[in-house]
Amino acid sequence: MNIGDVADLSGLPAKTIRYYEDIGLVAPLRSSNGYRSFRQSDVHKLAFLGRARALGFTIEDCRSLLKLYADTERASAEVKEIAEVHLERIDGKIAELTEMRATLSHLVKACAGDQRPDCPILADLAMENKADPGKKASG
Amino acid sequence: MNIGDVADLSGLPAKTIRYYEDIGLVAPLRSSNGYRSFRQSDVHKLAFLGRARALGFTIEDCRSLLKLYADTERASAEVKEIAEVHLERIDGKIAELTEMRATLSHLVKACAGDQRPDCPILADLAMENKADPGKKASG
DNA sequence: GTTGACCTTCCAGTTACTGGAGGCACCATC
DNA sequence: GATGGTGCCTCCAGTAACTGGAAGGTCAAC
Repeated sequence: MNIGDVADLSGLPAKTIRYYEDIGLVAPLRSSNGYRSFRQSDVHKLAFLGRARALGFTIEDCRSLLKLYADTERASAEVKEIAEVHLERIDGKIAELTEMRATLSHLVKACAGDQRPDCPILADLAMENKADPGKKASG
Repeated sequence: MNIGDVADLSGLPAKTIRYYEDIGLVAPLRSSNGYRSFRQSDVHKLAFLGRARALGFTIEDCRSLLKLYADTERASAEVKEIAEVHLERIDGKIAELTEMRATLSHLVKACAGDQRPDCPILADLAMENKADPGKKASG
């Protein structure tokens, strides 16, 4: 199979598939004309990668997961460990974003959003209410 | 003030401050010895940047926000627009992460995490339950 | 034999920094 | 005036995971 077909099947852009070959995640064969020639197993791998990436796993996670997948002697504990670390990463990000969201939505609500220059958003960013912008807030 | 003092005051690493000068967000003076010489207004600007970045605004957002902040004729609507777009970006990310989290935590719970090779996480990524890995799921 | 789709490689750009090398500047001390 | 330590300078490279584009080869159809 050529890269275009594999792109259609796996849902990954051809560019991405080439990149994955570059970094050693897949190793398709080559036809005599120089075209990459993908086997079913390559397509399977790429689909696996697509789903792992969709779950937010890093490329290095994906590399480890592929290795574990290939190893029928693996302990599921190793897979679970990777997933748990990733889950915590996600939780961290969600927490961070949720905090940002809270502050930001508060500010957006407070802003009139009209033609006047007065703006609580800018005021907050500039800490205009703060007398001494160099010390930590006391509250 | 030298860059080290400003770094302490603003909470930004010196490296980041230099980078911000590079991309034109601040323009400190120079002393005769070539050192950057920061005024109070520069420090204020950098603290502004630090807070905007902490809220997740992109550098380009920050550039716009600084410009609006400097413009006393601004309409708060412009500021609000930037903030609202950013808020939607955040909501999008939270939604995405929340979905990932749901799937992932489901899989993690299903995985024994012991010495045996059987692993629902890998099974899911490989879509082993799927007879035809090339079509969309029917359910 | 030429069009057009598809494939190739290679290089550069994206975001927002961060690390490090190599080298002055400054201050204190001997 | 030499030395040591810290701080500052510039410039280059690397990060994560692609993505876009240029320049050019291949293939099937007409």
